[in-house]
Amino acid sequence: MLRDGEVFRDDHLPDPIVGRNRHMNEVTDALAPIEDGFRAENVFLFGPSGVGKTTVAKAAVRELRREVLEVPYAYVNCWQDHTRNRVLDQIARGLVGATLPRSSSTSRLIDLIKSNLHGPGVVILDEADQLRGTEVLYDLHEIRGLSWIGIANREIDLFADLDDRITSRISVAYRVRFDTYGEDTITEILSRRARDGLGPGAVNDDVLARIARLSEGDARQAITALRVAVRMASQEGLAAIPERLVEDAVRNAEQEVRQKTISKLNTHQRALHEVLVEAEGGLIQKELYARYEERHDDPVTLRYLRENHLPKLEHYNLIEVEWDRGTKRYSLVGVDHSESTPEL
DNA sequence: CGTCCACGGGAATTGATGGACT
DNA sequence: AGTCCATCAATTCCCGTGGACG
Repeated sequence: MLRDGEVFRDDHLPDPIVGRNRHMNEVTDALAPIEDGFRAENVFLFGPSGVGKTTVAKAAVRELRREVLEVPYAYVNCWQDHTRNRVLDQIARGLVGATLPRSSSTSRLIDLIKSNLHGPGVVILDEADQLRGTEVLYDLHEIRGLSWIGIANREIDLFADLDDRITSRISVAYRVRFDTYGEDTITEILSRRARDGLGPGAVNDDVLARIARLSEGDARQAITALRVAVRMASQEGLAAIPERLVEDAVRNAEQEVRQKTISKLNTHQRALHEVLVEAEGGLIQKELYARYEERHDDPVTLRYLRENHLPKLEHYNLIEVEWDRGTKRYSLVGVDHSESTPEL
């Protein structure tokens, strides 16, 4: 049944992309000056997860490189590389193909990029709301020819803590909002993936529409669910996905994504997660910290937890936070305490 | 009010790394 | 080879602010 598994990977970049024509046009417009050898306009993309922001950004750069060969570009995920130095390091590697020793000073990196970039270049700053400081945006502005595509969940002010006189010199010409996909668009996306990656007749439209409905506008979840459904059907020796498997597939896909996330947590985040697994109904911050501190043999301070690990768990959609008259309550996401799951 | 909980600015410390100087 | 200094990231420490509540 499965012909090409690559189609279902997270990093698969479809060609062409589905259901985001307007967004694509905005981004390609912003990049258009590069075709004449000029610096592009900066773009800012925002919207919830799983709605194609990263895909559009990457696809727009791909389009550009079809027009203008070898435009240098770099992709930076600011969740992993959120300091000024790391961002510039990534850019130096991606943009000018620099092979660097383990660490280089910030000014050295800037010089390196400047002296190796001749003409326009593009940087994708994914998860840009995770940048520690925004100083790096100023650095990028200082590099002739360089422009960026910023991506974030919410429409944030990237320049909030920059000087006004600096801000006035940096512009974001395009702000593109991504709304949640409709069911029909998700169905269309799934249909393309099925066509490209599965044997003929492996799924029918009803199955795809059903997956789309249960995935609540999140394309990533939907695609994962389809992949899980394929696997489940294959294990039963079937050549097509029966409709009865869909609900379980969607549920398993959620579980699979969650499990994968948990496996990537560090010891502090894991300790927090474990504490919350055991705590029914959630905990207030102070309690949570007290129990974390007991469980971990080298605990970090509450301050650090609050600034780093807790927001991260929240971003991974593992925990949720709720204000309750001056105190915060942390609890696990997607765990239904009201219902005990029977074995098998 | 006083207390509890939580937020967050800002300075300080620690530790790794790498380059310059001797 | 040995010492010293700069840079940077990670983490902690100190402390003032503010809301909710009794």
